[in-house]
Amino acid sequence: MNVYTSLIAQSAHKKSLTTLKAVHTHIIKSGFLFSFFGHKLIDAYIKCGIVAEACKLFDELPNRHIVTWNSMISSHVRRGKTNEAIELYKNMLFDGVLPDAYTFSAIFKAFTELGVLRHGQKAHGLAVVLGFEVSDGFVASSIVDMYAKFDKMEDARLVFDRVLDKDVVLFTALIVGYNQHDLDGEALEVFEDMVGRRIKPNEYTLASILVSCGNLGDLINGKLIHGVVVKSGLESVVASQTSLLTMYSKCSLVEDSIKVFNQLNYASHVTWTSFIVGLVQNGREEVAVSVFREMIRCSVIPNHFTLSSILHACSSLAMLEVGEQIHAVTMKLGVDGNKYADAALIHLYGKCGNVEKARSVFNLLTELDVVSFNSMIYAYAQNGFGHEALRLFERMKILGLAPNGVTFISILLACNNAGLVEEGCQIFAFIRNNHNIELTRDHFTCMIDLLGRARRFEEAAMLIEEVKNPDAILWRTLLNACKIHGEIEMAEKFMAKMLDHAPRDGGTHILLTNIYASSGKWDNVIEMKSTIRDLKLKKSPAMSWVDIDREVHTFMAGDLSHPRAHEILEMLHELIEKVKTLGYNPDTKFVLQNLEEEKKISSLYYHSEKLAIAFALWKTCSRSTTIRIFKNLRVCGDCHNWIKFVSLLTGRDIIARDAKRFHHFKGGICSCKDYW
DNA sequence: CCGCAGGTAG
Repeated sequence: MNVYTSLIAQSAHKKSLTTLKAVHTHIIKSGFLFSFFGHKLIDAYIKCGIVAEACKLFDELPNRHIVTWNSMISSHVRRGKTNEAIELYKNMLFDGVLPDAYTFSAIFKAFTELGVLRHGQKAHGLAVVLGFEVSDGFVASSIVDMYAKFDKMEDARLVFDRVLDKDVVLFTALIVGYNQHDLDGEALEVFEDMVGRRIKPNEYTLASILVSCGNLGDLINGKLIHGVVVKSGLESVVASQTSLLTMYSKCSLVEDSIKVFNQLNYASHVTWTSFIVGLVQNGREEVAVSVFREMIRCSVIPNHFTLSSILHACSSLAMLEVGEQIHAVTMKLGVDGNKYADAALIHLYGKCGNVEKARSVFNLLTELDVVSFNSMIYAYAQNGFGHEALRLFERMKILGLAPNGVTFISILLACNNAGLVEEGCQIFAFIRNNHNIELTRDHFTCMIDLLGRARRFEEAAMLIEEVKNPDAILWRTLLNACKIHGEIEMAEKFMAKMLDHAPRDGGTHILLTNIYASSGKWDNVIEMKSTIRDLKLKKSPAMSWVDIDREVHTFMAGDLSHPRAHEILEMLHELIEKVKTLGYNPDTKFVLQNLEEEKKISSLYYHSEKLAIAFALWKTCSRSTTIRIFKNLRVCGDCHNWIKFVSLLTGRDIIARDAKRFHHFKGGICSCKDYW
């Protein structure tokens, strides 16, 4: 008999199915009591991964011991056969066998995965009655985990508090729960409590708490815990490393996260992804793209997390071609259909001015939710397709999808960018009367822009008064409207108020300078410039770029350092002379320096957007494709006019994305209808 | 037998 026992144990240990089967057959032939070896055989079959055979034996077993029930239940849970596990649990209760700590920890996991809170609560009740809740760390941890996953953090906390002898896992379960519900402060408190009780955190605890530090931007604790990771010898654990990366990048210490990444000897796909996400969130998109390429070279397969993040990097830099390649990768890997990836694709095409492609991604969506609608409405909005945005909004309502605050930001932006003033006012009135939507500063900013467009300055100013914490952008929006309509006195009227609110805002000062410059008040310009100097405010230099054949060419005003500067200038002069015959007149009111007229004209000619377009036309003169250029600031009035003429002259469509919106130039007309 | 690390629309 002992020979059988040890042979079964051996085959289970070595996972040798052949031995196991041989022993099994031998036992049956010898006529030994099956009930004696039954549970050992079941355990062995489970360990060898042959659950079907284990099930068969289990059904034949006459008196089933709790241990065997548990082996069966937990093997089902491990293999994701949650329903079978619960079925067994029910049969077990029906047979009059009382669950023990092992049963409970397995079954709570099953209820959690199946999303049946009620059953979980019932089992919890039984665990309380049987005294497992407060006395067994395993049971308590799985109950805490269950409540956390059902978003019942208060219940999780109650269970946690009742446990007499709290261990690492119990603490960790609660910390993880808080972390995943954005209750990072609570997570840190519990962590400190744990450390105070001299319970040593392990790799799971540290991985989670580091992310909480990152979310809180708590670098002091983050670094402290980094030290704990090192001291605990957990530095080489992948999850610790990943969390360290995340913590540093969420605290904006992107250099430190790069350092951590470079010291890794192994990176999982999650580590790669976290690193990429951190780079994108810290504005290091180019680096993110090259890290992504490196990841592919290392044969690590990206998933929807990775792809949506890298697509956002492409959007920010308007790298349309790279984005299209990643779109192809997304389809190849079957990640299209994931809502994050699809939203990122719509965002990409929207941000690159390719509304048709954004729409085609949108049309292929199988599950339409508020985010996908918002993404598409925003893509329309920023490209000036106001009516399309409103139509989509209607469709959303027909489908019974409730719009949220972001929907209305996009809708107001759509009205604004398409000059649909009345529609915008109506929508705004609707939002005010709809108490489900929280009005934010962004809604007001859109609205002020919209009213400014219609020269309704007083109304706009009154709206600002309603905002609790008006920011500089709000005032700048109003001032910009004054600037566009040439209302210098109006602008001066608002100026004092604005500087009260934002005395040190660089953008505001620069806008004021520009307003003075455009009306020729050079004394005021000089005054403003010295204020800007005194306040040590920096103006970001105007820059335009264009992506041709996957290569980005950047231009600054008057900057002739491009290797093809000669060809560019030739092209530029030719374009200027030709469009002059069509009616283009350089408008020096857009030159914001006090120069002689002739110098003003030549300074206009070398604006960065003109250089970028001349280059693009020279480089692609044999094609008829759309030209896409990008500018970090707003496009200048003279350039805007010039580009309209160039689109008429060359018959090429030109799309310009500036800091605020898109301009689609076609046949001498711009989609912004000359308001931006 | 419990617990861990990535991403949304502005």
